[in-house]
Amino acid sequence: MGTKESGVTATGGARRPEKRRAITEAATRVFGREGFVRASMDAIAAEAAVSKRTVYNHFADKETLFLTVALQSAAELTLRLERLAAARLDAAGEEGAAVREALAAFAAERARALLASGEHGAVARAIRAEVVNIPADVLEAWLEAGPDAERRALAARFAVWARRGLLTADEPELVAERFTLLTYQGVAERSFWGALPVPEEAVERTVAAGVDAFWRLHGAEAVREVAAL
Amino acid sequence: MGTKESGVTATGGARRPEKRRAITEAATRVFGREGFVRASMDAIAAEAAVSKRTVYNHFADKETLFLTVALQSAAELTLRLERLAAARLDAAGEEGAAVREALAAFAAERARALLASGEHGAVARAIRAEVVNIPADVLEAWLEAGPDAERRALAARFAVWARRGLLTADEPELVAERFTLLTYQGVAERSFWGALPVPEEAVERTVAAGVDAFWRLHGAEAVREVAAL
DNA sequence: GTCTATACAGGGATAGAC
DNA sequence: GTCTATCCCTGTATAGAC
Repeated sequence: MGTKESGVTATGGARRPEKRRAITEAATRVFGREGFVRASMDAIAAEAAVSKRTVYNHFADKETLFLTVALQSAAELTLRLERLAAARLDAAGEEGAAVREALAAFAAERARALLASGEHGAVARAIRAEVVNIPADVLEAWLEAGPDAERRALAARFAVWARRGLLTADEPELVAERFTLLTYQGVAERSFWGALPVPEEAVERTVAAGVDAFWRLHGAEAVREVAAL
Repeated sequence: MGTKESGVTATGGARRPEKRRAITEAATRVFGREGFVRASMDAIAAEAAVSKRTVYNHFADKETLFLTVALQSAAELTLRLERLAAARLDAAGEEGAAVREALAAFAAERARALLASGEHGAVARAIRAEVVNIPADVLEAWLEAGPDAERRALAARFAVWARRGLLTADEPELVAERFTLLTYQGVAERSFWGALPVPEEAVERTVAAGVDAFWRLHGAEAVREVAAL
């Protein structure tokens, strides 16, 4: 993958948009199941119910298809998590109350989303597996569309809350990353990014402990302590 | 990989131990560089300066070789980190002072070890990539020899320190996991488990912030606060 | 009797031709 | 949409060498 100049976005003017969608959706499933190397273009074409020639008409080669799918999957997952964050966090921020409970609910749903939607987690795992073979600019774009975007969205909310005295977040990006570490990364690691099941009870315990630690570090009580100095 | 009964330990009585070592060392490098699927037995034999037939005399097939190498690599990394922990942490525990500084030094060196020894990190990445194809018992053994062993070793030290009032650790395993999350996982994630370089300055900042958060949660001051209630 | 060297059978893969 | 050229991989088999 490393040699060519990664024309991921410039995939030419494809003909039938619905065929293109069928291909990317099938490729998402197959790459997710098998990883990049094991996945075959035959299997993708079959899963899309499309001729292999059609696949090559829409995407120059296997690598281009994979990287396209990876970017798309990251963007979709980010969008879904953004909706989750909006639903769980923004209302609480307005009311100024129950922020801790809102964070706990969001964290739990986020962790469950990883375990439930095997699709996106599997593609993310495939990206991580191939990371040394991915052109730097594409990897950059993937991070930008996925993890970085999620962190920024969280950081923006934390910054607003900090201004309202709902928590401490002098460096919102760092605080957002810390929230993710404490409430998400443990589950992600234990499940190998959604590949293996994790008992619901373990998820709840991990998330609760993470939110608890986060709140002790950055919660409203900490605000009061700092203010009391 | 999933179908057969994973005879990883029962690799038959091979003849020349030095050949076996040459093969496992070469396989560690090749599997680390290429991952399981891309790595070829020809390349491993060449890298070991050994005939391909000899490789198959020592290891039944590619899968057995890979899993053997993965377990070995995990055990070696655990041993190295154990030495690091003994050197950095045990002395501080005895003296009862500068525990925070010892933790900071240990965390920094651990993160640097991941980035420096590409070998073990790369094999761990290959395991994570293949996790869905690895027999459950072998994965269990890998966790046992690697991450779980590391966490237990840390937890044991934390438990001792907690008894001496040097930190709070009602649940040592959870506290050990939290220490790893806060001071290690961020670097691991950002570097894709050692695949990509991370600026030394970023490592230092991340580790320092992580140790700071950990100490606020579990450090001696927290002990005093709890005692003061 | 283990190791080297090499060749080969069988299966799949990509990517392009018809 | 099928067919195929070309390549590579695993695992085995067949030689001979220390």
